Amino acid sequence: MKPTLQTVADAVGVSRSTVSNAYSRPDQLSPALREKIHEAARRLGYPGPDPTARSLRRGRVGAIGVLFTSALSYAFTDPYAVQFLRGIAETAERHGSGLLLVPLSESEEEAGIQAVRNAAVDGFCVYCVPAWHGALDVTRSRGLPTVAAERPAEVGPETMYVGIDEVAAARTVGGHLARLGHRRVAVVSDFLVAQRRTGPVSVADPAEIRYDVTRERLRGFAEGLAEGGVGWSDLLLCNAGTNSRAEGARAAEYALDRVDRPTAVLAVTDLLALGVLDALAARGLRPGRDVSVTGFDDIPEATAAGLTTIRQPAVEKGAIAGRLLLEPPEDPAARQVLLPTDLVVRASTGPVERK
Amino acid sequence: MKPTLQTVADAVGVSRSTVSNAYSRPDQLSPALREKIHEAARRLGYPGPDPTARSLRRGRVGAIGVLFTSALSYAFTDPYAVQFLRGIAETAERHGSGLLLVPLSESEEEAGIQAVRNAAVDGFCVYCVPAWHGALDVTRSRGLPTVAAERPAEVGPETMYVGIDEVAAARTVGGHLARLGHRRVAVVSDFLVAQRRTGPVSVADPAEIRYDVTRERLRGFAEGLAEGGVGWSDLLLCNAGTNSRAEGARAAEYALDRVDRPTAVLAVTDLLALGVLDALAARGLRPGRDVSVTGFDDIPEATAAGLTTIRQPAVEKGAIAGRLLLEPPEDPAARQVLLPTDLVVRASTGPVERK
DNA sequence: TTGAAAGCGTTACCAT
DNA sequence: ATGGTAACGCTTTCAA
Repeated sequence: MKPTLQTVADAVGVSRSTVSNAYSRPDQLSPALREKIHEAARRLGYPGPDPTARSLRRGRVGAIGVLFTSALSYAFTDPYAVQFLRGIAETAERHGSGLLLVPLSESEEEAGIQAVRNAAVDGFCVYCVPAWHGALDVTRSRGLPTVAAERPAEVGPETMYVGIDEVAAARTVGGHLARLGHRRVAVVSDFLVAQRRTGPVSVADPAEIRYDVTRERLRGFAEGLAEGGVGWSDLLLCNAGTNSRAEGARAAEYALDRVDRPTAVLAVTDLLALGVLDALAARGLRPGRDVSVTGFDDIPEATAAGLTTIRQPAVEKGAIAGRLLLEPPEDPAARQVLLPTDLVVRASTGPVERK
Repeated sequence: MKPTLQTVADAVGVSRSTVSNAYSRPDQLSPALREKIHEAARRLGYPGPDPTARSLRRGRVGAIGVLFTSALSYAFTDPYAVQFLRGIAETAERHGSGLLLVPLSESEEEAGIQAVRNAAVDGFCVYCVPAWHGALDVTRSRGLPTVAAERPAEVGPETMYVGIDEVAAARTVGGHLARLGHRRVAVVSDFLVAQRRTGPVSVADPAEIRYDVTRERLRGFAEGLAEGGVGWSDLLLCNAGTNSRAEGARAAEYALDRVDRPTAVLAVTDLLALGVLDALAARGLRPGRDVSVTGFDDIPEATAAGLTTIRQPAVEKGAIAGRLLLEPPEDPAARQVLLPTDLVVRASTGPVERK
């Protein structure tokens, strides 16, 4: 029989409350008694209050749930995701909280939803989960504090998020390329269409794109490029099945192998952009000379690759998400955080070569 | 007031048990009633049984805890760790269990220990936590099934672990280099000394190394190299502050910039070895010709880098760890698993150039 | 400083 | 097929 609070209380000859206090509010009893209790606990092999029972009573668990799409396997392949997670882990660590990973596989949506239902956590962080995912209904109905890792399309006064101004950031990319003279432009992005296939797609209007971040970034690209007279319908859209380097390369092929090859390829993430650079290399094309390439996020690898990109503070973003959950600010306005971004120009972009 | 089982029961006019059954044992009641209950739950905004209360009652939480050293920040940057995590996640997922990451910060040990105390889990997986960490006392006293991700120094009949024969594997690396004629040899490793600093260190005897895995691997390196007459004291030891590519490069500098530059550098992980290769590249040295380099783990990146290394089945290791926790074998012997390893020889090692 | 009593929201068991 | 009752192990008033 496993020892409980009661066991210890009986052994010492005090009440449960006193033993409980010995653990949770040491200042509430005499040092002598406290020591006596701890000694008895050691002797009896009592490991301290049961976490589950304590959580039930206190109404606090000491863990936060992180929701992300895709298998865990892929979750960590994106350095940006890793950095974000690291930020949130650091905050959790300071609070003595754990991180409950909740993968939402696409193939088994119901399993993911169940996982969210059963998650014993004090709050949720929603990382890159499309707005239409059923799991979000559950997080809502559970009524726990929830923070999104990007600005949601619909923001109520209660909504917590930490994000960036996607449109504005993307606009600087578009503008940069427009000023360099680029007029034939391709975009490599995941989530352009509902299906997870890699290849060229046509989208009549950015508003049709369901996934928030993708939509906003593409909007921004278009707005910036408009400076050079490039319209939405001029863009060559290449969908990537997943946000991965390999699919970035595959998607880019459709643009690079055309006779009227684009002079610039805008990727919606750095990971995809690295793939685009791979595709360039495979064709002997020089980034920034033959074809300009841009990314988004500024992951560590971007520096070595000389990738022009948008820098956003990923670790800090995670840290803030954690803080929003663990130390919610009084002021509602402070619960909606927009982080600054910078356009980092490196060698992967350059002026269009005059013929 | 948040709705509970009772709320729903009252609304429908049935007992709590029935509502509970509607969720946990749907076959125990008529489809009609079940639907009626679910409908009422939806209407009242009842999110389903409270996970904490359910855990308390059932005596099972549905989550396993993974203990990480402060490296959590770094944990995700090591592809080997990611693969291991993936393996354990796959098993957990099959069992409908979650993965609770418990970060153990080095700076705030007490916070980590608290986190372990409070972790609502059914078992622990201890990943790369040094044997002297206080959190391990807690896992022990909690009496939950615990599996180590490597063979611990002290193994009782109860101890569960899944590891490899570190010494034997490392010995094959040492022997390989010895036979290639290498006599001036450096080792790049983390945890050689207690402090987290990067640079050359001296360690009188491998037994002094406190961190198990490091100690065993170095022992193996030395045993293998002894074939060529290289003794422990001949080794040039370079400590890396963290297990990361960057620190691997920094640590290697101390070896590569010497006048009597070593002809071989043995790294204790692939991540460090990639760093060593970076340092070589920065100096225009050719791996396998000017300097031989070896790693350990065989992460995916090792292939492209042409790194000679020890392959160990990382995903499988994680999967087995998960299985040990979630479906403990009857036979105690089966709870201690040693996985096979292979020496994978690639281009980063070669014979010493004759002068 | 210590103790008694009242739950926290479930589920398991045994009746009906 | 459904309901009543008793835990699960703890914390938290409140009173002594």
